[in-house]
Amino acid sequence: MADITIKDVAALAGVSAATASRVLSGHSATSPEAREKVAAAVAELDFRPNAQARALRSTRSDSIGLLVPDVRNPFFADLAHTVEQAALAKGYVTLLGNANEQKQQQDKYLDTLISRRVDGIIVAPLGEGEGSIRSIITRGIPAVFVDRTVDGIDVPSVTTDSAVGIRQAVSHLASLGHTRIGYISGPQTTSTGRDRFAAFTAAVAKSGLSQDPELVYFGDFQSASGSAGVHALLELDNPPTALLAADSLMAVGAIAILHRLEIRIGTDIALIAFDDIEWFALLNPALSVISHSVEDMGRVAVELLLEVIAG
Amino acid sequence: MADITIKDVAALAGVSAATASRVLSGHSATSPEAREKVAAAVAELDFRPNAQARALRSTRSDSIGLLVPDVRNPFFADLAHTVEQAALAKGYVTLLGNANEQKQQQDKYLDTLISRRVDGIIVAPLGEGEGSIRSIITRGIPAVFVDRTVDGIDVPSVTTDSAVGIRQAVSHLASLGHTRIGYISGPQTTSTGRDRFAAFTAAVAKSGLSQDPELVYFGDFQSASGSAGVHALLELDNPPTALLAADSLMAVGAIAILHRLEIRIGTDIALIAFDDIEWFALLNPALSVISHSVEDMGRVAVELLLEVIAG
DNA sequence: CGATTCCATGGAATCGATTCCATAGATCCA
DNA sequence: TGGATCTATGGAATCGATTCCATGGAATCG
Repeated sequence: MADITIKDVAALAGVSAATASRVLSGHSATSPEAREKVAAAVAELDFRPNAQARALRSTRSDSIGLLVPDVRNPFFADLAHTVEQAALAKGYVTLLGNANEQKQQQDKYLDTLISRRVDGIIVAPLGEGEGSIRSIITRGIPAVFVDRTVDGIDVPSVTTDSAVGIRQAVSHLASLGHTRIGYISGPQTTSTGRDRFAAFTAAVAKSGLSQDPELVYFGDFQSASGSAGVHALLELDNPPTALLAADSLMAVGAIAILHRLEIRIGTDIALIAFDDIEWFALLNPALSVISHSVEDMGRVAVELLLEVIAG
Repeated sequence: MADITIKDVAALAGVSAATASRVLSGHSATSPEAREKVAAAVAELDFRPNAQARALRSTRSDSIGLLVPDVRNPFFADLAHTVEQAALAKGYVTLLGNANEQKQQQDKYLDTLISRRVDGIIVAPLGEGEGSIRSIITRGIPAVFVDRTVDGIDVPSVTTDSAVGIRQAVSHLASLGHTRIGYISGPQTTSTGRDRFAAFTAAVAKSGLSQDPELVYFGDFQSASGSAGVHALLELDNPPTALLAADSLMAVGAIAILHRLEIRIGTDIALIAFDDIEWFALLNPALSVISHSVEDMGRVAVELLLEVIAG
C-alpha cells in the first residue's frame, strides 16, 4: 500500500532524490558521506526500488524471458534450471513462460514478455513462425532459439546435432542384429521432429536395415503418443524388434505400455530414447539414452543472448 | 529501439492518447467510431503497451510470482504447470522463480518479484522465515504458502495432509508382514520434512512396529541423499525389509542404488515413495506412490491468492 | 423551450526512478 | 592569484501509460 519511494529515502538521508539514485546505481561520483547516509536510510526503510519505474526510464530491465513448450517435460525443466543459473551469474533474472505446447499460449507469453520489456528472449519455438514469434524479430528484440528452430526466421540458435546420436543409436541396434527398428517420431511441425526423422531414415538406409514406412509412428513429443506408438508398432504383421523414441516423454509412455504388456525391455525388445533426463536411465538400466547435454545448451544460449543484447 | 507508444497509435487514429487508452482498457464509455479507429491503428502498428508504464500508474500488473525450491523436481514442475494454467484462466501471468534450494537465491527472487510489483506471490518457502520472506508480510504483499509452511509467519497456506498418506503406507507395509521399515526422511528444516517424520513415528508406534531410531535416515529431498539413505540403512546389522521415502527425488536415488546392487523392488525389498510424479509409478510397477494431487494444490493456491489480493 | 444530465473527448497531472543541465565549491596549473 | 577543470549535488525534464478534471455537444425531462 504505502510504498516507500526513493524520495522517502532521500528525505531520511537528507539528500536529493537525484543523489540517492546515484548512490543506489553506483553510477556517477558520490561522496562517501552521502553513500553512507543513503545506505543507512535504505536499510532502515527496507527500501526496494520500483523496477517498473527504473525500467521505464532506463530501458533496461536486467531480465530475460525464457519460453519453453512444456515445463513438465524434464528436458525443459533442466533447461530452465541451467538457463536461470547462467543468467543469474551474469546479473539477469529469468522470467519463465510455459507455452503448454499451444501456439496460442506461446503468443500470449511472448506478448507479455515483450510488454514487460525484457532485455532479451530465449525460446524453444512452436509452430512455423506465425504470430508473435515474427513480432520479436521485426521489433529487433534480442532473441535466441534453443533446441528448435523455425524455417525462414533468422535468429541465432542453439541446437544439438540430432543426426550423430540417431546414427549411433541405429548402428548400435544394427550391431546387435536388429533389422527392423520401430521409430516413434516427433511431430513434423517442429524442427527437431523433422531433423531426427531425417537422421533416422538416413541412418537406416546406410545400415541397410528395413525402410518399411510402417515402422514409423508419428507422435507429438508427449507421453500418451509414446504409448500409442508402441501399440501401433507391435500390432504390425511383422513387428520391430527394437524401438527408438524421439524424446524422453514418449519413451515414458512407451515404457509404461511395455510394462503393462509384460514385455521386458532389453530382453524381449530393445529401446533407446533420445533426450536426456538426468536420472532417466537410472530407473531402467536396460534403457539406453542419447544424451543431449542440457547444461551446455542452456549456458551457451544465455551467452549468445547476452552477446546479441550487447550488439 | 524506436518503440511504438500509445501516442503513435492515437496520432494514427486521430484521437488523443487519453481516448486511445480508454479504448484499450475498455474502461469508460467510448464511441464505436473511436474504438474502430484505435483498433485499426493498433493492428497496423503492431502496438504492445508498455507494461511497466501501465503498472507504474495503475499499481496493478496482472501478474503473480511463483517461487519454487527446485524446478527440476518433477513435483514442483507439475505445480508450476498447474499454477500457471489456473492463473492464466483468471487473467494473470505467472513469473516463475527457482530458488535452487538456496535461501540466498530465494531472497534474490523475492526481491525481484517485489521490485516488479507482482500482484501477489505463491511460494514454497525454504528456511525459517529469515530474510525477504519476512519483508513480504511486513509490506502486506498478498502471499500464499504452498506445500510448506514457516512457523511464526502467518500466511494462508495450501499443504497436503502428510499424516494420512504416511499412515496408510505404514499400515499397508505392516499388513504385508514388515516389522522393520526404513524411513528416508526429509530435512527437519522444512515443515514437510518435520510433518512427515512425525507422522511416520506416530504410525509406526501405532502399528506396533520397530521404533529403532537407526531405521531413520535424514536426507535433504534431493536424489543423492536417497542413495545415501539406502546405503546407510542396508548396512545396519539388522536392516529393514521395507523402505519409505519422504519425496520422489530421494526415491529416484534409492531406486538407482537398489538397481545397482541388484536388489529387486517389490521382491527383495518393498519401497513406497511420497509425492506424486505423474508418470513415476509407470516406470516401476512395483513401486507404490502416495499421491499428492498437485493439480488441486496449484489450483487452490491460485484461488486463495486471488482472494487475498481482492482483500 | 430552458435547464439538467449524460457521453465522448482532450489536456494535464501523475506514478517512481533516472539523467541532463546548471551551479557552487574545491582543486589545479600557469 | 585568476581562470579552467573537476566533483558533488539539486532541480527539472523524462520515460509511457492511466486517470482526474473540464468542456462542448447531444439527449432528456419538466
